[in-house]
Amino acid sequence: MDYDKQSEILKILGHPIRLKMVEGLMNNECNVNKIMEVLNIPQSTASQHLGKLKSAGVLVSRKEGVRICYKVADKQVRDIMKILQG
Amino acid sequence: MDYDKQSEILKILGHPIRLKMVEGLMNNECNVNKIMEVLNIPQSTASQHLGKLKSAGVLVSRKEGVRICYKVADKQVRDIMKILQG
DNA sequence: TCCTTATATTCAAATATTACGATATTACAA
DNA sequence: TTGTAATATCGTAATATTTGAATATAAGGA
Repeated sequence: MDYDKQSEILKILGHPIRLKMVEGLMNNECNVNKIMEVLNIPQSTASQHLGKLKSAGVLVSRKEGVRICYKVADKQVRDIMKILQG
Repeated sequence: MDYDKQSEILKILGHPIRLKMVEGLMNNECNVNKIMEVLNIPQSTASQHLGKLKSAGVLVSRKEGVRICYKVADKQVRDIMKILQG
């Protein structure tokens, strides 16, 4: 196991806002504005958390005009989320 | 899902030393001295990481004379580890 | 008792993370 | 163009985490 890499992913998931984001993006694609509204957090906060998740490879993004749509990319993360959901 | 609780567990697992500890304690019970030797880290560092894992409910400990033996307690954590191991 | 071993706790410095306002960038529409 | 909406990035203060030496505690043996 690559401990540095795997622990990095767990650490990134280990924040309540990011965990909510990832759960919400498991089945739906969603743009930043919607995400910040749903989670009721400032735009820069939303953007930064999404940025971290993307850097870690958890999410991927797609441009759609002005909007940026995020969704879960990582199979392993998907499996972990299923476990957390019970 | 309890986001605070679940993200807390992921955060605790999200450290390379702690991830190594948990993996090593999946199948074997082990005392602190052995753990610090195997991981080649100072005693206080080992003890603190083990303390965090125990506080989070990831590990349980058992007294055996002077020794304290740790092992993985949490079923969910066990499942997550299996995913990480591929 | 005194010594030794095993473990936990305390403390402080170094480092990392988080939050969010302010500012920059980008795309599109008027 | 100019304006506006969507997103990213910057700056930075507040907070949290990590590390390891020093110290405390606890158990067993001589």
